[in-house]
Amino acid sequence: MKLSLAEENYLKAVYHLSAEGETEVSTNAIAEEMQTKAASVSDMMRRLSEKELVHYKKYQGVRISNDGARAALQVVRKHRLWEVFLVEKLKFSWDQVHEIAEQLEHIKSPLLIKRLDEFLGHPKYDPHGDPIPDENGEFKEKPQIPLSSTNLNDDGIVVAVKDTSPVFLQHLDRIGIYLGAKIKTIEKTEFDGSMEILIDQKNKLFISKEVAQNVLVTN
Amino acid sequence: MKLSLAEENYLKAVYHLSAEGETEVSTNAIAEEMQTKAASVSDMMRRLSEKELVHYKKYQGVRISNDGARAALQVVRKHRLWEVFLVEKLKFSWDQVHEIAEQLEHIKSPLLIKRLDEFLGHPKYDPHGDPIPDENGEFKEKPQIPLSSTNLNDDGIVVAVKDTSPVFLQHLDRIGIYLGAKIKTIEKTEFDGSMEILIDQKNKLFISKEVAQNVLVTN
DNA sequence: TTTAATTTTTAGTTTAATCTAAATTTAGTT
DNA sequence: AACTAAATTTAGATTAAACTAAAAATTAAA
Ligand SMILES: [Mn+2]
Ligand SMILES: [Mn+2]
Ligand SMILES: [Mn+2]
Ligand SMILES: [Mn+2]
Repeated sequence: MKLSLAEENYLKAVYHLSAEGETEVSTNAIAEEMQTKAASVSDMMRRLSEKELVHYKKYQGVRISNDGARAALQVVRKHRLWEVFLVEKLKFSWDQVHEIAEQLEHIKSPLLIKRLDEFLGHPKYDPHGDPIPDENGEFKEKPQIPLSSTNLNDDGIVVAVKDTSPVFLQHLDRIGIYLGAKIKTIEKTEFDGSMEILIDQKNKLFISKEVAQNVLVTN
Repeated sequence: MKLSLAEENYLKAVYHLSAEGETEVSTNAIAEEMQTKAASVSDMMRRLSEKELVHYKKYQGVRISNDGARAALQVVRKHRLWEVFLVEKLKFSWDQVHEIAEQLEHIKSPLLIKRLDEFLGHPKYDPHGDPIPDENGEFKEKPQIPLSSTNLNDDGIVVAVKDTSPVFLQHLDRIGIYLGAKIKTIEKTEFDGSMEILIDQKNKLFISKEVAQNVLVTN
Protein backbone atom coordinates (compact mmCIF):
# COMPACT_ATOMS: atom_id res chain seq x y z
CA MET A 1 0.00 0.00 0.00
CA LYS A 2 1.51 3.30 -1.10
CA LEU A 3 0.59 6.27 1.03
CA SER A 4 0.57 9.96 0.22
CA LEU A 5 2.72 12.41 2.11
CA ALA A 6 -0.34 13.72 3.93
CA GLU A 7 -1.51 10.23 4.86
CA GLU A 8 1.91 9.36 6.23
CA ASN A 9 1.96 12.50 8.35
CA TYR A 10 -1.49 11.89 9.79
CA LEU A 11 -0.66 8.27 10.55
CA LYS A 12 2.50 9.31 12.31
CA ALA A 13 0.56 11.82 14.40
CA VAL A 14 -2.02 9.23 15.42
CA TYR A 15 0.74 6.77 16.23
CA HIS A 16 2.67 9.22 18.38
CA LEU A 17 -0.39 10.42 20.25
CA SER A 18 -1.61 6.92 21.02
CA ALA A 19 1.89 5.84 22.03
CA GLU A 20 2.04 8.67 24.56
CA GLY A 21 -1.35 8.83 26.20
CA GLU A 22 -4.46 6.68 25.89
CA THR A 23 -5.46 4.39 23.08
CA GLU A 24 -8.27 6.65 21.85
CA VAL A 25 -6.99 9.76 20.11
CA SER A 26 -9.23 12.78 19.72
CA THR A 27 -9.77 14.74 16.55
CA ASN A 28 -8.70 17.93 18.27
CA ALA A 29 -5.49 16.42 19.55
CA ILE A 30 -4.56 15.38 16.03
CA ALA A 31 -5.46 18.82 14.67
CA GLU A 32 -3.25 20.41 17.32
CA GLU A 33 -0.33 18.09 16.58
CA MET A 34 -0.60 18.62 12.82
CA GLN A 35 -1.19 22.37 12.95
CA THR A 36 -4.37 21.97 10.99
CA LYS A 37 -8.13 22.19 11.55
CA ALA A 38 -10.41 19.59 13.10
CA ALA A 39 -12.53 19.47 9.93
CA SER A 40 -9.52 18.38 7.91
CA VAL A 41 -8.76 15.69 10.46
CA SER A 42 -12.28 14.24 10.35
CA ASP A 43 -12.00 14.01 6.62
CA MET A 44 -8.64 12.27 6.68
CA MET A 45 -9.69 9.85 9.43
CA ARG A 46 -12.64 8.74 7.31
CA ARG A 47 -10.25 8.03 4.44
CA LEU A 48 -7.65 6.29 6.60
CA SER A 49 -10.31 4.09 8.14
CA GLU A 50 -11.53 3.08 4.68
CA LYS A 51 -7.99 1.89 4.07
CA GLU A 52 -8.11 0.13 7.45
CA LEU A 53 -5.13 2.05 8.77
CA VAL A 54 -7.08 3.36 11.76
CA HIS A 55 -10.16 2.22 13.66
CA TYR A 56 -12.60 5.05 13.62
CA LYS A 57 -16.16 5.49 14.83
CA LYS A 58 -17.62 8.93 14.43
CA TYR A 59 -17.38 11.09 17.53
CA GLN A 60 -15.54 8.26 19.31
CA GLY A 61 -11.95 9.10 18.47
CA VAL A 62 -9.46 6.98 16.53
CA ARG A 63 -7.15 4.11 17.32
CA ILE A 64 -4.26 3.06 15.12
CA SER A 65 -4.68 -0.34 13.46
CA ASN A 66 -1.98 -2.97 13.10
CA ASP A 67 -1.42 -2.03 9.47
CA GLY A 68 -1.42 1.63 10.42
CA ALA A 69 1.14 1.13 13.17
CA ARG A 70 3.37 -0.81 10.83
CA ALA A 71 3.26 1.98 8.27
CA ALA A 72 3.80 4.68 10.90
CA LEU A 73 6.79 2.84 12.34
CA GLN A 74 8.46 2.69 8.96
CA VAL A 75 8.12 6.46 8.63
CA VAL A 76 9.47 6.91 12.15
CA ARG A 77 12.36 4.60 11.30
CA LYS A 78 13.24 6.69 8.27
CA HIS A 79 12.89 9.95 10.19
CA ARG A 80 15.28 8.85 12.92
CA LEU A 81 17.82 7.27 10.60
CA TRP A 82 17.99 10.50 8.62
CA GLU A 83 18.42 12.46 11.84
CA VAL A 84 21.39 10.26 12.73
CA PHE A 85 22.83 10.80 9.27
CA LEU A 86 22.49 14.56 9.53
CA VAL A 87 24.20 14.72 12.92
CA GLU A 88 26.84 12.01 12.50
CA LYS A 89 27.83 12.57 8.91
CA LEU A 90 26.81 16.10 7.99
CA LYS A 91 27.67 17.73 11.32
CA PHE A 92 24.29 19.20 12.02
CA SER A 93 23.43 19.95 15.62
CA TRP A 94 20.57 18.10 17.28
CA ASP A 95 18.30 21.12 17.14
CA GLN A 96 18.58 21.48 13.36
CA VAL A 97 17.69 18.02 12.15
CA HIS A 98 14.01 17.51 12.87
CA GLU A 99 12.69 19.85 10.23
CA ILE A 100 14.84 18.37 7.49
CA ALA A 101 14.03 14.82 8.57
CA GLU A 102 10.35 15.72 8.26
CA GLN A 103 11.00 16.00 4.53
CA LEU A 104 13.43 13.12 4.12
CA GLU A 105 11.18 10.64 5.92
CA HIS A 106 8.86 10.59 2.91
CA ILE A 107 11.41 9.41 0.36
CA LYS A 108 10.21 6.06 -0.98
CA SER A 109 12.92 3.47 -1.44
CA PRO A 110 13.31 0.44 0.82
CA LEU A 111 16.80 -0.17 -0.55
CA LEU A 112 17.84 3.38 0.29
CA ILE A 113 16.86 2.92 3.91
CA LYS A 114 18.56 -0.46 4.10
CA ARG A 115 21.78 1.03 2.77
CA LEU A 116 21.54 4.14 4.92
CA ASP A 117 21.08 1.95 8.00
CA GLU A 118 24.19 -0.06 7.06
CA PHE A 119 26.17 3.10 6.31
CA LEU A 120 25.35 4.43 9.77
CA GLY A 121 26.24 1.15 11.46
CA HIS A 122 22.70 0.13 12.43
CA PRO A 123 22.18 2.82 15.07
CA LYS A 124 19.67 2.00 17.80
CA TYR A 125 18.91 5.57 18.92
CA ASP A 126 18.52 8.92 17.24
CA PRO A 127 20.21 12.19 18.29
CA HIS A 128 17.43 12.86 20.81
CA GLY A 129 17.69 9.44 22.43
CA ASP A 130 14.59 8.07 20.74
CA PRO A 131 14.77 4.42 19.66
CA ILE A 132 15.00 3.53 15.96
CA PRO A 133 12.60 0.77 14.88
CA ASP A 134 14.17 -2.01 12.80
CA GLU A 135 12.85 -3.27 9.44
CA ASN A 136 10.10 -5.10 11.32
CA GLY A 137 9.13 -2.11 13.41
CA GLU A 138 10.68 -3.56 16.58
CA PHE A 139 12.60 -1.34 18.98
CA LYS A 140 13.61 -1.13 22.60
CA GLU A 141 13.36 2.06 24.57
CA LYS A 142 15.98 2.64 27.21
CA PRO A 143 14.57 2.72 30.75
CA GLN A 144 14.22 6.40 31.49
CA ILE A 145 12.76 8.78 34.05
CA PRO A 146 12.50 12.56 34.06
CA LEU A 147 15.35 14.20 35.91
CA SER A 148 12.64 15.91 37.97
CA SER A 149 11.64 12.63 39.59
CA THR A 150 15.08 11.44 40.63
CA ASN A 151 16.01 11.30 44.30
CA LEU A 152 18.62 13.35 46.10
CA ASN A 153 22.17 12.16 45.45
CA ASP A 154 21.01 9.87 42.65
CA ASP A 155 23.46 9.45 39.78
CA GLY A 156 22.09 9.17 36.26
CA ILE A 157 23.04 9.34 32.61
CA VAL A 158 21.10 11.56 30.23
CA VAL A 159 19.58 9.18 27.66
CA ALA A 160 16.90 11.22 25.96
CA VAL A 161 14.92 14.45 25.87
CA LYS A 162 11.15 14.67 26.02
CA ASP A 163 10.84 18.06 24.36
CA THR A 164 12.76 18.08 21.08
CA SER A 165 12.03 21.66 20.03
CA PRO A 166 15.00 23.71 18.82
CA VAL A 167 14.62 26.30 21.58
CA PHE A 168 14.79 23.66 24.28
CA LEU A 169 17.71 21.83 22.70
CA GLN A 170 19.61 25.07 22.24
CA HIS A 171 18.99 25.86 25.88
CA LEU A 172 20.46 22.50 26.87
CA ASP A 173 23.51 23.21 24.71
CA ARG A 174 23.95 26.54 26.43
CA ILE A 175 23.80 25.16 29.96
CA GLY A 176 25.89 22.12 29.08
CA ILE A 177 23.44 19.22 29.23
CA TYR A 178 23.90 16.63 26.50
CA LEU A 179 23.10 12.98 25.75
CA GLY A 180 25.48 10.82 27.76
CA ALA A 181 26.18 13.42 30.42
CA LYS A 182 26.48 12.09 33.98
CA ILE A 183 24.16 13.94 36.33
CA LYS A 184 23.94 13.85 40.11
CA THR A 185 20.96 15.37 41.85
CA ILE A 186 22.18 17.71 44.57
CA GLU A 187 19.15 19.71 45.61
CA LYS A 188 15.43 19.83 44.85
CA THR A 189 13.40 22.94 45.61
CA GLU A 190 9.85 22.27 46.73
CA PHE A 191 8.74 25.82 45.98
CA ASP A 192 9.22 25.99 42.19
CA GLY A 193 10.41 22.53 41.22
CA SER A 194 13.85 23.82 40.30
CA MET A 195 16.90 21.67 41.00
CA GLU A 196 20.61 21.91 41.54
CA ILE A 197 22.64 19.25 39.75
CA LEU A 198 26.24 18.24 39.17
CA ILE A 199 27.28 17.47 35.60
CA ASP A 200 30.15 15.07 34.92
CA GLN A 201 31.34 15.45 38.52
CA LYS A 202 32.54 18.92 37.63
CA ASN A 203 29.99 21.61 37.04
CA LYS A 204 27.24 22.61 39.45
CA LEU A 205 24.14 23.97 37.79
CA PHE A 206 20.66 25.26 38.67
CA ILE A 207 17.89 24.15 36.33
CA SER A 208 14.23 25.04 36.16
CA LYS A 209 11.35 22.60 36.65
CA GLU A 210 10.68 22.78 32.92
CA VAL A 211 14.19 21.61 32.12
CA ALA A 212 14.11 18.92 34.81
CA GLN A 213 10.88 17.48 33.45
CA ASN A 214 12.14 17.27 29.90
CA VAL A 215 15.53 15.70 30.49
CA LEU A 216 15.30 11.91 30.76
CA VAL A 217 17.91 9.93 32.66
CA THR A 218 18.63 6.33 33.50
CA ASN A 219 20.58 4.80 36.39
CA MET B 1 10.39 32.07 -4.43
CA LYS B 2 9.31 28.66 -3.24
CA LEU B 3 8.31 26.24 -5.97
CA SER B 4 6.10 23.18 -5.81
CA LEU B 5 7.42 19.76 -6.70
CA ALA B 6 5.51 19.86 -9.98
CA GLU B 7 6.84 23.30 -10.85
CA GLU B 8 10.40 22.20 -10.18
CA ASN B 9 9.99 19.17 -12.41
CA TYR B 10 8.55 21.18 -15.29
CA LEU B 11 11.28 23.78 -14.99
CA LYS B 12 13.93 21.10 -15.05
CA ALA B 13 12.38 19.58 -18.17
CA VAL B 14 12.30 22.93 -19.96
CA TYR B 15 15.86 23.59 -18.90
CA HIS B 16 17.16 20.23 -20.13
CA LEU B 17 15.33 20.42 -23.43
CA SER B 18 16.54 23.94 -24.19
CA ALA B 19 20.07 23.02 -23.12
CA GLU B 20 20.10 20.15 -25.62
CA GLY B 21 18.42 21.40 -28.75
CA GLU B 22 17.05 24.77 -29.75
CA THR B 23 16.08 27.66 -27.52
CA GLU B 24 12.36 27.26 -28.20
CA VAL B 25 10.88 24.20 -26.53
CA SER B 26 7.59 22.74 -27.78
CA THR B 27 4.67 21.75 -25.62
CA ASN B 28 4.75 18.24 -27.01
CA ALA B 29 8.45 17.81 -26.24
CA ILE B 30 7.83 18.75 -22.64
CA ALA B 31 4.84 16.42 -22.42
CA GLU B 32 6.99 13.60 -23.80
CA GLU B 33 9.81 14.29 -21.36
CA MET B 34 7.48 14.50 -18.40
CA GLN B 35 5.29 11.54 -19.33
CA THR B 36 2.21 13.70 -19.22
CA LYS B 37 -0.29 15.25 -21.61
CA ALA B 38 0.13 18.39 -23.70
CA ALA B 39 -2.92 19.96 -22.07
CA SER B 40 -1.28 19.74 -18.66
CA VAL B 41 1.85 21.32 -20.07
CA SER B 42 0.00 24.30 -21.54
CA ASP B 43 -1.59 24.89 -18.18
CA MET B 44 1.69 24.75 -16.30
CA MET B 45 3.50 26.96 -18.83
CA ARG B 46 0.87 29.64 -18.35
CA ARG B 47 1.45 29.50 -14.59
CA LEU B 48 5.26 29.43 -14.86
CA SER B 49 5.19 32.40 -17.20
CA GLU B 50 3.06 34.35 -14.72
CA LYS B 51 5.87 33.75 -12.24
CA GLU B 52 8.34 34.85 -14.93
CA LEU B 53 10.20 31.56 -14.83
CA VAL B 54 9.68 30.96 -18.54
CA HIS B 55 9.01 33.15 -21.57
CA TYR B 56 5.86 31.90 -23.15
CA LYS B 57 3.76 33.09 -26.05
CA LYS B 58 0.84 30.88 -26.96
CA TYR B 59 1.54 28.46 -29.81
CA GLN B 60 5.12 29.75 -29.97
CA GLY B 61 6.83 27.41 -27.54
CA VAL B 62 8.66 28.31 -24.33
CA ARG B 63 12.09 29.57 -23.42
CA ILE B 64 13.53 29.38 -19.94
CA SER B 65 14.04 32.76 -18.24
CA ASN B 66 17.07 33.76 -16.19
CA ASP B 67 15.18 33.17 -12.96
CA GLY B 68 13.89 29.89 -14.30
CA ALA B 69 17.35 28.69 -15.27
CA ARG B 70 18.70 29.62 -11.89
CA ALA B 71 15.98 27.61 -10.15
CA ALA B 72 16.38 24.66 -12.52
CA LEU B 73 20.14 24.59 -11.97
CA GLN B 74 19.70 24.37 -8.23
CA VAL B 75 17.46 21.35 -8.67
CA VAL B 76 19.99 19.80 -11.05
CA ARG B 77 22.74 20.51 -8.54
CA LYS B 78 20.81 18.71 -5.82
CA HIS B 79 19.96 15.80 -8.10
CA ARG B 80 23.56 15.19 -9.05
CA LEU B 81 24.98 15.66 -5.56
CA TRP B 82 22.53 13.08 -4.24
CA GLU B 83 23.52 10.71 -7.05
CA VAL B 84 27.15 11.04 -5.99
CA PHE B 85 26.16 10.37 -2.40
CA LEU B 86 24.23 7.25 -3.33
CA VAL B 87 27.09 5.81 -5.36
CA GLU B 88 30.07 6.92 -3.29
CA LYS B 89 28.67 6.46 0.19
CA LEU B 90 25.78 4.04 -0.06
CA LYS B 91 27.30 1.74 -2.69
CA PHE B 92 24.52 2.03 -5.21
CA SER B 93 25.37 1.28 -8.81
CA TRP B 94 25.07 4.02 -11.41
CA ASP B 95 21.93 2.54 -12.88
CA GLN B 96 20.03 2.65 -9.58
CA VAL B 97 20.46 6.23 -8.50
CA HIS B 98 18.45 8.35 -10.90
CA GLU B 99 15.02 7.35 -9.65
CA ILE B 100 15.89 7.96 -6.02
CA ALA B 101 17.59 11.26 -6.84
CA GLU B 102 14.37 12.33 -8.56
CA GLN B 103 12.80 12.31 -5.11
CA LEU B 104 15.73 13.66 -3.12
CA GLU B 105 16.24 16.64 -5.44
CA HIS B 106 13.08 18.24 -4.04
CA ILE B 107 14.19 18.39 -0.41
CA LYS B 108 14.28 22.04 0.62
CA SER B 109 17.24 23.04 2.75
CA PRO B 110 20.12 25.13 1.45
CA LEU B 111 22.21 24.16 4.46
CA LEU B 112 21.65 20.47 3.78
CA ILE B 113 23.02 20.84 0.28
CA LYS B 114 25.97 22.90 1.45
CA ARG B 115 26.86 20.24 4.00
CA LEU B 116 26.27 17.37 1.59
CA ASP B 117 28.56 19.03 -0.93
CA GLU B 118 31.27 19.38 1.71
CA PHE B 119 30.76 15.82 2.92
CA LEU B 120 31.28 14.57 -0.63
CA GLY B 121 34.39 16.70 -1.14
CA HIS B 122 32.85 19.18 -3.62
CA PRO B 123 32.50 16.74 -6.50
CA LYS B 124 32.51 18.27 -9.99
CA TYR B 125 30.81 15.41 -11.84
CA ASP B 126 28.04 12.94 -11.08
CA PRO B 127 28.20 9.15 -11.59
CA HIS B 128 27.18 9.56 -15.24
CA GLY B 129 29.84 12.15 -15.98
CA ASP B 130 27.43 15.07 -15.91
CA PRO B 131 28.77 18.29 -14.38
CA ILE B 132 27.48 19.48 -11.01
CA PRO B 133 26.59 23.18 -10.91
CA ASP B 134 28.00 25.12 -7.95
CA GLU B 135 25.95 27.32 -5.58
CA ASN B 136 25.83 29.98 -8.30
CA GLY B 137 24.76 27.58 -10.99
CA GLU B 138 28.17 27.62 -12.69
CA PHE B 139 29.67 24.44 -14.09
CA LYS B 140 32.14 23.24 -16.67
CA GLU B 141 31.42 20.32 -18.94
CA LYS B 142 34.35 18.18 -19.92
CA PRO B 143 35.13 18.27 -23.65
CA GLN B 144 33.51 15.15 -24.99
CA ILE B 145 32.64 13.42 -28.25
CA PRO B 146 30.63 10.28 -28.95
CA LEU B 147 32.82 7.22 -29.29
CA SER B 148 31.13 6.76 -32.66
CA SER B 149 32.84 9.84 -34.06
CA THR B 150 36.40 9.07 -33.01
CA ASN B 151 39.01 8.22 -35.63
CA LEU B 152 40.82 4.92 -36.09
CA ASN B 153 43.57 4.32 -33.54
CA ASP B 154 42.41 7.27 -31.44
CA ASP B 155 42.86 6.86 -27.71
CA GLY B 156 40.22 8.27 -25.37
CA ILE B 157 38.93 8.20 -21.83
CA VAL B 158 35.26 7.55 -21.13
CA VAL B 159 34.00 10.71 -19.41
CA ALA B 160 30.21 10.50 -19.63
CA VAL B 161 27.21 8.68 -21.03
CA LYS B 162 24.51 10.29 -23.13
CA ASP B 163 21.80 7.75 -22.36
CA THR B 164 21.49 7.27 -18.61
CA SER B 165 18.69 4.70 -18.60
CA PRO B 166 19.19 1.66 -16.35
CA VAL B 167 19.10 -0.79 -19.27
CA PHE B 168 21.87 1.01 -21.08
CA LEU B 169 24.02 1.42 -17.98
CA GLN B 170 23.56 -2.24 -17.09
CA HIS B 171 24.61 -3.15 -20.61
CA LEU B 172 27.79 -1.10 -20.22
CA ASP B 173 28.50 -2.88 -16.94
CA ARG B 174 28.10 -6.22 -18.65
CA ILE B 175 30.46 -5.47 -21.51
CA GLY B 176 32.97 -3.72 -19.26
CA ILE B 177 32.71 -0.05 -20.21
CA TYR B 178 32.89 2.36 -17.28
CA LEU B 179 33.68 6.00 -16.52
CA GLY B 180 37.44 6.44 -16.71
CA ALA B 181 38.07 3.46 -18.98
CA LYS B 182 40.75 3.97 -21.63
CA ILE B 183 39.44 3.14 -25.06
CA LYS B 184 41.27 2.76 -28.36
CA THR B 185 39.30 2.64 -31.59
CA ILE B 186 40.44 -0.35 -33.60
CA GLU B 187 37.87 -0.76 -36.33
CA LYS B 188 34.79 1.04 -37.61
CA THR B 189 32.24 -0.78 -39.76
CA GLU B 190 30.61 1.35 -42.42
CA PHE B 191 27.73 -1.06 -42.88
CA ASP B 192 26.04 -0.92 -39.46
CA GLY B 193 28.03 1.63 -37.51
CA SER B 194 29.40 -1.01 -35.16
CA MET B 195 32.96 -0.72 -33.85
CA GLU B 196 35.75 -2.76 -32.47
CA ILE B 197 37.55 -1.20 -29.51
CA LEU B 198 40.30 -1.97 -27.04
CA ILE B 199 39.56 -1.32 -23.36
CA ASP B 200 42.43 -0.52 -20.98
CA GLN B 201 44.93 -1.93 -23.48
CA LYS B 202 43.66 -5.40 -22.60
CA ASN B 203 40.22 -6.40 -23.81
CA LYS B 204 39.06 -6.29 -27.41
CA LEU B 205 35.34 -5.73 -27.79
CA PHE B 206 32.71 -5.30 -30.49
CA ILE B 207 30.07 -2.66 -29.77
CA SER B 208 26.94 -1.63 -31.63
CA LYS B 209 26.32 1.77 -33.16
CA GLU B 210 23.83 2.50 -30.38
CA VAL B 211 26.47 1.94 -27.75
CA ALA B 212 29.10 3.91 -29.67
CA GLN B 213 26.80 6.91 -29.96
CA ASN B 214 25.98 6.99 -26.28
CA VAL B 215 29.44 6.64 -24.81
CA LEU B 216 31.25 9.97 -24.60
CA VAL B 217 35.03 10.15 -24.60
CA THR B 218 37.70 12.80 -24.41
CA ASN B 219 41.32 12.76 -25.60
C1' DT C 1 -3.98 29.44 -51.85
C1' DT C 2 -7.23 26.39 -50.20
C1' DT C 3 -7.32 22.10 -47.78
C1' DA C 4 -5.68 18.68 -44.60
C1' DA C 5 -2.84 17.23 -40.81
C1' DT C 6 -0.60 18.37 -36.69
C1' DT C 7 0.08 20.93 -32.67
C1' DT C 8 -1.55 23.56 -29.06
C1' DT C 9 -4.89 25.64 -26.18
C1' DT C 10 -9.32 25.87 -23.83
C1' DA C 11 -13.35 24.05 -21.46
C1' DG C 12 -15.06 21.08 -18.34
C1' DT C 13 -14.13 17.12 -14.88
C1' DT C 14 -11.71 14.72 -11.25
C1' DT C 15 -9.02 13.93 -6.99
C1' DA C 16 -6.44 15.14 -2.84
C1' DA C 17 -6.02 18.25 0.60
C1' DT C 18 -7.22 22.08 2.72
C1' DC C 19 -10.41 25.85 4.76
C1' DT C 20 -14.83 28.32 6.95
C1' DA C 21 -19.29 28.12 8.52
C1' DA C 22 -23.14 25.50 9.86
C1' DA C 23 -25.16 21.39 11.79
C1' DT C 24 -24.87 17.59 14.90
C1' DT C 25 -23.42 14.79 18.72
C1' DT C 26 -21.52 14.19 23.21
C1' DA C 27 -20.41 15.64 27.81
C1' DG C 28 -21.01 18.53 31.80
C1' DT C 29 -23.99 21.18 34.88
C1' DT C 30 -27.70 22.82 37.05
C1' DA D 1 -34.10 15.55 32.68
C1' DA D 2 -33.20 19.69 30.31
C1' DC D 3 -29.93 22.88 28.96
C1' DT D 4 -25.47 24.57 27.73
C1' DA D 5 -20.79 24.24 26.25
C1' DA D 6 -17.42 21.81 23.84
C1' DA D 7 -16.04 18.66 20.44
C1' DT D 8 -16.84 16.72 16.12
C1' DT D 9 -18.71 16.10 11.64
C1' DT D 10 -20.82 17.73 7.35
C1' DA D 11 -21.61 20.95 3.59
C1' DG D 12 -19.80 23.85 0.44
C1' DA D 13 -15.64 26.35 -1.54
C1' DT D 14 -10.93 26.66 -2.99
C1' DT D 15 -6.43 25.36 -5.02
C1' DA D 16 -3.00 22.53 -7.47
C1' DA D 17 -2.41 19.19 -10.69
C1' DA D 18 -3.90 16.04 -13.55
C1' DC D 19 -7.11 14.14 -17.43
C1' DT D 20 -10.43 13.91 -21.88
C1' DA D 21 -12.70 15.96 -25.49
C1' DA D 22 -13.46 19.87 -28.27
C1' DA D 23 -11.94 24.16 -30.36
C1' DA D 24 -8.43 27.00 -32.36
C1' DA D 25 -4.02 28.00 -34.44
C1' DT D 26 -0.10 26.65 -37.05
C1' DT D 27 2.26 24.02 -40.48
C1' DA D 28 2.51 21.05 -44.46
C1' DA D 29 0.57 19.33 -48.66
C1' DA D 30 -1.96 19.48 -52.69
MN1 LIG E 1 12.49 14.47 14.78
MN1 LIG F 1 14.47 12.63 16.93
MN1 LIG G 1 19.81 11.45 -12.85
MN1 LIG H 1 23.21 11.75 -13.41
